[in-house]
Amino acid sequence: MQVTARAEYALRAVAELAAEPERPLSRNDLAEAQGLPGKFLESILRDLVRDGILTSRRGAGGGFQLARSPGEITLADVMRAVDGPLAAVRGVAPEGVSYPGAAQALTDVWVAVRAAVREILESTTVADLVAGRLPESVQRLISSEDAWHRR
Amino acid sequence: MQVTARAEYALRAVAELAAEPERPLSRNDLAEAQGLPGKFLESILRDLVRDGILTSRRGAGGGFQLARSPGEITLADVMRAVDGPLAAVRGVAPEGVSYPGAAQALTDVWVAVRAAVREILESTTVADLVAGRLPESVQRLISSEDAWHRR
DNA sequence: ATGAACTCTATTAGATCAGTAGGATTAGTA
DNA sequence: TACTAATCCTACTGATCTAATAGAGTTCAT
Repeated sequence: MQVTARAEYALRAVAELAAEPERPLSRNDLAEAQGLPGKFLESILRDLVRDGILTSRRGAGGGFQLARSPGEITLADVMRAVDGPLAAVRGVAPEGVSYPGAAQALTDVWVAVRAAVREILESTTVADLVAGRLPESVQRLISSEDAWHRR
Repeated sequence: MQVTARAEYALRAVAELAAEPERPLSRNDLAEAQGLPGKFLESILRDLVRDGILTSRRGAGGGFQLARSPGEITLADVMRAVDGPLAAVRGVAPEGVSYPGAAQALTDVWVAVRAAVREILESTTVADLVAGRLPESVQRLISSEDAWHRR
């Protein structure tokens, strides 16, 4: 259950774009604002354009902008654009795996894990992220003290 | 958010051991019962012994057994034994990352994701798994029809 | 003694991850 | 028209991880 650098960088760039909706921001603007490696970020931005999360304009004064309003882009949309499906078991979707004998119920566990992750990442929009006001159900998860403690 | 083969194989082996508590099962018994590669499983079993999830006995008639009762081993215990921490961002624990500017609240999102995953994997025991009776909170997550549908 | 079984070290082929290099193309501006 | 800013595209690299195998050593019951 590792979050990749691609996913993280994508979300940081998108947050920055949501905070500056007036003008396009260039790859370098974004890289500097968030301290990200420019060329690597570039390939991430292209994924986001391909998936219709961003629009781009070439040439002088060009750059990237959100294709929809920040309230209509979920964190799941962004992560799937750069990394593919949110959750998988050995590369296969949870409902696609099955087990013999004693381990049969394991499929249900994987489905539950994916559902839990979806609940967070599909209910939280980029607008929520930049406003720092996460949905009620997400707030509840982080309000417990030991959500912040390493196990 | 990929579940590795190690984690999956570990849980399948542990489930099998919980279903046959009387006698030790050998690496080959387990590999055959679940259709897993024997030598690879071996290194996974050693991780589980090292972390005190299993006990082992060498020699003829030896094999592996659960070190505690199945109701006292959570799925999280097993997964952490073979893969390390359940959730991380670029290899760092969620509470250890921080972001400038517009992306500040991203830390909260990662903490929420980890908390959600923990809630499932720490509340479900190996006994629940083999009985096919997952905790109430986990059942709720998979009862929705579209938890089973690819997005 | 024999053989069944775990323990341990090493190795490997392939994939993925994070990141870089460099040129081609597009577009605004002087 | 030239210049420059910017995206687009292809290719490549080094490091790490993943899944798996090989083979020798050790323990123990019979």
